[in-house]
Amino acid sequence: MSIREIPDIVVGRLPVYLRALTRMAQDGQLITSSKELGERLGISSAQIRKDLSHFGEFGKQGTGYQILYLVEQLQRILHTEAEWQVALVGVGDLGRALANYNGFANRGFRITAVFDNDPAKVGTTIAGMPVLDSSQIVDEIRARGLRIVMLAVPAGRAQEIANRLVEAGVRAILNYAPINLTVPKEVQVQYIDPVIHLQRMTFYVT
Amino acid sequence: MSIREIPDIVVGRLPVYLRALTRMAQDGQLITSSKELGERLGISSAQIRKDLSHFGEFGKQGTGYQILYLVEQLQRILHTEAEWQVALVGVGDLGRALANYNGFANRGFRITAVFDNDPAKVGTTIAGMPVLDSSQIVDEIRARGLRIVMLAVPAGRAQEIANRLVEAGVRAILNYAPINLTVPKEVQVQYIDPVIHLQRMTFYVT
DNA sequence: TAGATTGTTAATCGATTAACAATC
DNA sequence: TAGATTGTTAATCGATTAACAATC
Repeated sequence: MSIREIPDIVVGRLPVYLRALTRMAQDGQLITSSKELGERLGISSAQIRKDLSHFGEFGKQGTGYQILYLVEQLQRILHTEAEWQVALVGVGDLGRALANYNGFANRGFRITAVFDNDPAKVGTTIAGMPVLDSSQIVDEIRARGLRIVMLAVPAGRAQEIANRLVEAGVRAILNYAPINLTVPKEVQVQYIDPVIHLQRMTFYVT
Repeated sequence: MSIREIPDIVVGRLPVYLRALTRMAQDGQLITSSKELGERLGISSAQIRKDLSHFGEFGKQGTGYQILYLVEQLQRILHTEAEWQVALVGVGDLGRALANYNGFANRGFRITAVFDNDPAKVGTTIAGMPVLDSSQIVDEIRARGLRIVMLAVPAGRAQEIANRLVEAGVRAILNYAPINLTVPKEVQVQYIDPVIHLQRMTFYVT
């Protein structure tokens, strides 16, 4: 297999596979098959095998996949064997919840810097970290070499801050503000907006 | 246009169009084109016109789309003209942030019931609502006729609660627990897991 | 061996896009 | 009228699936 372009849609499924496999491992399961994993995820077994085949051969005919081995391989493929340090901008209710969320650590991420522009919050401590002033975003992110940021500020401020994150060399932004960001194409953006998901569902609910 | 099946992927883009159009309207803009909207969203103009064509004709040649009219139509299509009452299960940090989030109201949703199984939380007030005991989920949701639930409980409890939500007649679950739920096919499920999005991005970040 | 399951090929299916007549 | 943009068709592109040889 040569240096082939991996479809985005395939990349998008890998973390879902990883999450399900990790859970199986936690439950003490050692081996699974594309059939079993597919049934659990509502995906065809052929699709799982095809997706994995973009990256190598990880299974054994007649047997299936060693879960721990496949987990390792997916972590390597997704670049999450080592822990990423992540900055958080915006310490409202949501930002606070993210800072305190303990589900990041064992999946490859750790929030190590938090920013807010509210003078009443700057200098206080959240999840053991001092809240830094948003004016220091560029300097601090550069100094710490951070590449990934979670953005939990109001919609009206998101684009302006995104611009500064790009300036600081950030490569990936997880945007919780309900607004589309414009960034250079080498910067990854993912969106989390619960209303989008709710509206997707209400289409089908009468 | 007859009773044709609308592709899921099309339905998934409509809320994104709606969000962008709503923002344009807030900015005082009256008219837009598929070209302008597409550029803002990073989508081709042809795709936007094709998507909308599943539901009717909303534009005018040479001119484009009346933003307010298109917003109304999308709200109608997505079934969000009237406000949906939503239940929230799980009042940890995240649940609390959701209960206090003021971005739901003007987009068609309102949390009107909150549940938790922690005796220390039951009976307290969150965002003006009493925290109800999780043991009452089925009865309360049935009594109030709720159809949509946000699930913000630990992964280990999510499937069990989902089962009870299904029993209570819930039709749509927005699941924040990092685990795949198994539900009957007539029940909609959407997932929000920040780590999935982060891992999708780190694939591209070296 | 018999049964199970992989990785891969080719066929099918579905989504996106280019192009353009219609028309504002 | 000239320019712009829609809605739609047909072509292209890409993703999913069925099927099966290989083999554990």
